[in-house]
Amino acid sequence: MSAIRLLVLGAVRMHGRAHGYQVRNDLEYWGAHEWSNAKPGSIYHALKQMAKQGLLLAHETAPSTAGGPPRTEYEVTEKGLEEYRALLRDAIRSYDRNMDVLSAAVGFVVDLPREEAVALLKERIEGIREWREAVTEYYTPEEGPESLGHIGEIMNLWVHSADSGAEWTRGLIARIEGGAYTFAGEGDPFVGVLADDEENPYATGVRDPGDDE
Amino acid sequence: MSAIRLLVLGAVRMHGRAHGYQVRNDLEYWGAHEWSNAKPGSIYHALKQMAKQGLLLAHETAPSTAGGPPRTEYEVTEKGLEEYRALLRDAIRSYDRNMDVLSAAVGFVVDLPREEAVALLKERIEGIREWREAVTEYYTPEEGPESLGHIGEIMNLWVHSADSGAEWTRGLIARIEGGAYTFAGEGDPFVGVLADDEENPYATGVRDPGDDE
DNA sequence: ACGCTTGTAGTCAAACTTGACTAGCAGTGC
DNA sequence: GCACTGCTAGTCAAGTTTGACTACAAGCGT
Repeated sequence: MSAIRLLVLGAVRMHGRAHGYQVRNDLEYWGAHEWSNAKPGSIYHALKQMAKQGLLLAHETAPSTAGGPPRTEYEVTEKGLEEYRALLRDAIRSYDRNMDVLSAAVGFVVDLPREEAVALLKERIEGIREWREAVTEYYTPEEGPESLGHIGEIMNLWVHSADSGAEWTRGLIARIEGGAYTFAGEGDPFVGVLADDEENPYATGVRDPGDDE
Repeated sequence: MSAIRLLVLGAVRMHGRAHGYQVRNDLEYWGAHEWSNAKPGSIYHALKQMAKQGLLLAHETAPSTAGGPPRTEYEVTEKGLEEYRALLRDAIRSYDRNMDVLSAAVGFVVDLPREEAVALLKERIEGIREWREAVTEYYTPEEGPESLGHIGEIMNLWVHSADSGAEWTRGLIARIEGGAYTFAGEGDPFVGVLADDEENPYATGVRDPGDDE
């Protein structure tokens, strides 16, 4: 699964109530366009789809305050909240070799209690270990690794990246166990969305216009 | 872009002429289902689409020799060959943080001359370096990295994985420069597809039937 | 006063992906 | 001899993603 649902649910939830354009702006603020398929079309589609599935509640509101077509505001329902937590846990726990889901989950990890976050990350490491073992065993032919020729490089790539993923995960666990960040139930949560009138300090993915390149 | 077109073009090309099921089998033989979205539906879709676009030539052949519906055989056209090479070069050269494309390209890299492969891989490293620089500069706020909170971990993840990707690439370059593998114009190419009657030694992703688990 | 660009908010068709399904033939057990 | 399973080969509907497009208002320059 892609990360889009998790991202959108998380963004709407942080606002309490948000319209598509706000979500779009948050995702851009988070840099999500750099590491996930968070394009306008996908975002609006996800909002509509999840509204249809009862994960979000849609409020058709008046024509927008500042030009453009009328906008719809969304709110996360109880069911949506459950889905959000399920997606979040799953994204952290399971190694699926697509980092967009993990990236999104890292952005929301502080919504979980600290111990649970650590436990899920440890599950992740175990998953990576199992995957690595299965793959290396499976693609190690009897006639020695040379018989695979350059094809062995593909496995090499994946194993390399799995190892690197495990290492990063261990680092994160260490930082969390060392007391970094503020998790659920530990006081003022980190505010990660832009207020209604706030401007995005990180512009539009490109630097200032009129720049070189 | 996904890796499917490159994979399918490459598979058909290796056979000279192949029907969908053969391609499907090759991709499975290569383990592509483990690291890409190579599902039957996608494969058949890609074949049809590329035939429509003139990259493949479709031959409607007689009902299959061994049961099942009639099958269509495909051949890579001149245009398809160009597209194949373009996709291949692009996949090796550009760092797009989705490893399926790179994995596929690694499987076909020996279709290029050795020097070109090395040159493209060096371009890749340079691309990673640039990307890394842009990202670290872009997401380093003036108030110090702490102001990002746990969000900084996302960047950390990506930088970690970019570094690991660069390291793997350097390793591959070294092996290639050291004379490993057989590249274009260096003699008998590595045969990476299953012959018509050959069985896949790597079964169906699961071990022998009747096995435990 | 006029056109031009920028920002807001979202739609849409076309392409792609997914997972379940169809349908014929071959062997196997009983 | 016939029900069952597995293999061959592929289709299909539903869902998702993409990239280009629309439409409106406000500001800006000349």
